[in-house]
Order: sequence, then C-alpha cells, then structure tokens
Amino acid sequence: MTRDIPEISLQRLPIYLNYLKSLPEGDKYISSGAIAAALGMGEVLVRKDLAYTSSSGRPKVGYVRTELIAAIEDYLGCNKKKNAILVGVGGLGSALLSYGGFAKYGIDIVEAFDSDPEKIGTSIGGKMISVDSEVASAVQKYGAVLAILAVPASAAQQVCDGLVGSGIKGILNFAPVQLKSPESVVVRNIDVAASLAILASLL
Amino acid sequence: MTRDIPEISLQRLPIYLNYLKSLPEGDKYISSGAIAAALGMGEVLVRKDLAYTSSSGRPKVGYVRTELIAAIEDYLGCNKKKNAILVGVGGLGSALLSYGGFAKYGIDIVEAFDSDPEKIGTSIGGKMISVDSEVASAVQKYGAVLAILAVPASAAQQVCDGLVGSGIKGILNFAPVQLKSPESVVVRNIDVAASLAILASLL
DNA sequence: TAGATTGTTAATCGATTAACAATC
DNA sequence: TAGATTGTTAATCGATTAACAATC
Repeated sequence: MTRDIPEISLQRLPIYLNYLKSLPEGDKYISSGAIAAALGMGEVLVRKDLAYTSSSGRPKVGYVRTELIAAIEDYLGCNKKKNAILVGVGGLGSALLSYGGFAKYGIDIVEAFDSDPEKIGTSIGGKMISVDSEVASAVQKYGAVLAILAVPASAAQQVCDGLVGSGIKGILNFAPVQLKSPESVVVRNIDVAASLAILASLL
Repeated sequence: MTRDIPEISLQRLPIYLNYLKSLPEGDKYISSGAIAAALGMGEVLVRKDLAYTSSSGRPKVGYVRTELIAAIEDYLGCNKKKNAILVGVGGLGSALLSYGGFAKYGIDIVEAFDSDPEKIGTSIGGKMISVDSEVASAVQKYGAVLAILAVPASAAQQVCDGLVGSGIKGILNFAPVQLKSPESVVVRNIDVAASLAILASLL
C-alpha cells in the first residue's frame, strides 16, 4: 500500500490528529485556518495534507472534526491491527514496553527479546521477554511486521540481519548506526542524543 | 550562533560522524564517494554537507578521517559543554537519565525533575531527582540551556511554560503535543509512537 | 446575496543532483 | 602526465506558498 503522499506530509498527519483529538467534544467544525494557526503552519499546506487522506471540508464551515479524525486514522491505518516486536530490553526498550502510546495507532508490541539470561523469562508491561534466538519464530507466530530495535550500536547490524531474515517489513532503529538492509525492508532511525545535539547547535 | 546551514543538512552531520567514528583507526583517508556509498546517499550531497563544517578534502585522496571527525564535532559544538535538565522521570525519562549517549555531543544532564513525591530525593544514573517547582533555580544554578521534556501530554504545556520562564533556550519534547512557546525558544519533537505508525503506513 | 472557506492551479522557494572545471 | 576526487555552478526536482475560482 504505497501511496503517493510525500513522507513529509505523512509525518504531519499525527500532529493534526493529536491536535484534533485535543479539541473539546463540543467543537463540531474546524477550519484549515484554525488548525494552521494552532500548529504554526500555513493553511494551504494543512488543506493539501488533509486532502491526501481523502477527507473533505465544506466551504464556509470547514471540516467536521470527528470525520477528519476518522479520515486521518483510517489513512494512517490506525484501525488495522499491526503486531510489533521489540529487541533490546535495556533502559529505553523497557520504557517502550511499558509505554501505552502505540495502541492509538493500532500497534501492539507482542513480545520482547534480549540476550541477557537475567531478563529472559521475565516480563515488562505485560510483555514477555524471550531469548534473541527466538525472534524468527515469534515473528512468524504473531505475524509481526514491525520491529523496534533498541540494542547497543555494536549489536544493531547483526540483530537487523536477523530481523530481515525473519520476514520483518519495518524497523524503527534507536541505535546510532546506519543499518544495511534490503530495499524491501523500511528502516527509520531515531537518535535521541543526536536530536538534542542538533537542537543545541540551533541555539 | 545561527549558521546558514539548512537544518536538514545539520541533521545529517551526526550520521556522518557516527559512520566516520566506526571506521578502523588505520583508515587515514575517506572519500565523499565512499561515505555516500556506505550511507546510501549522493556523493555531491555529502560534499556539500561537509563543506558547511569548513572541512576540506584533497582532490584525488579525499578527506583525512580524523580531521573530518574533528571538523564535524567542532561544528556541532561537541567540544562546548552544555548542561541539560530533564523533566518527567517516568519510564522514558528514567531511561534517558541512564543513557550515556549525550556525552559525545558535549551534553550533560545535570538534574531531573518530577512531581511524584516518591521519586523526589532519589537518583537515577547518578542524577538527582528534585521537585518540579525547583526547575527555575536549577536552570540558573547550572546555567542549563537545554531541557528534555518527558512528562505526560496533559502536563506538557504547563511544564513548557515553566521552562521558558526559567530561561531555557531549547526543549526536546517527547509529549505528543504541539507546544506553544516564544520564537526565541527552539522546540523540537520526538513522537516515538507516531514514528512507528508512519513507518507502518509506508509498508 | 455576500462572505468565508475549500480545493486546485500556477508561482516560488529550497534542496538535491548533474555537469564540469580545478587540482593534487 | 593521467586519473581520481574535490568544490562549485547550473539544472532539476520536489515541497510550500500564492492566487483564485468554486461553493456552501
């Protein structure tokens, strides 16, 4: 399901979604101008982004808030359940296992993996922690398509290779390493330290 | 120190830096073509990005790896020590307190804050956890310019207001909320759940 | 109807890539 | 010298913004 939306527009959809959900229930209509003003963006940009979700507004009144929320959620696939696994139950991995924020996008972390014998067999946030070597069978068993990679940089490529081999289709990588993977597997990176450093260099 | 580098180029500098540091000590020279190939980017783009750091290479041989690392580190301000505080010692906040990855960018998290009386007075990763209301005095005391915001969405704006009032100049916000702040304060957001949802919608 | 707002087409802006001269 | 690589200028590409017709 590759759509022709620019990824940068796609990245803004959750921002609109969060904002729209934060509005009072009583607000039936919302205009692109109001959204733009609240989020500090241009109103044409907002309308263009929203148009990708095939939501449509009415001249003079704007968009029906609940319809817009539903359209964005639908476009993002929030209503399509996806299973994810997490590899690397260190500090960050543990935090993500306990974090409830994935559910609103239809994502469920079904199992976690680590190489530390101390952790294996325990569970965090109701998620079982199993040994690394069982990743592939778990991916099959749960039909998991997503993986969160939260291992040390030194292990990241090797774990990535295993994930690719297991049939995982998307990897969110927290290790500060550029992973090599086939084009058919989508990898996106979050480097918290680098993000803070970039922010600092803008001051 | 606002430079005329596009932010998107700035965001790539840590990627180059990580890659260059991962190369064997024995590699004296590295070409833009080799960097580009390793990271899957265009080689002209690499040269342009590197040119912003005022590093320069030699035709035929490439860049001196160690010089390039030094130039990027210098440009990113890794050698200029910056103090950061962290607000919200939940799962994610705790993980970030224990995370050692900020040091390589010259960033030190000096103190953490929370509203939970149970946590106040304890410490994580060697960082003291104090009560929220002491943020402003700590910012003064340490000369902190950066803040990591890891509180629930419902508290984020209020905490942000306090940070702005305390004189903080940059905020890395993990709450899925668009913060309102004066233009003089730089805010960047990381929304892990949204990032995974976007990734999923690309599959 | 008049006015506000949408949706789209054209213009602008900025980032990436291509071409190529400089140079070691 | 010949060839590889840098650094820069011009061309292309894509995203944002401006203009404006459609419409409720």
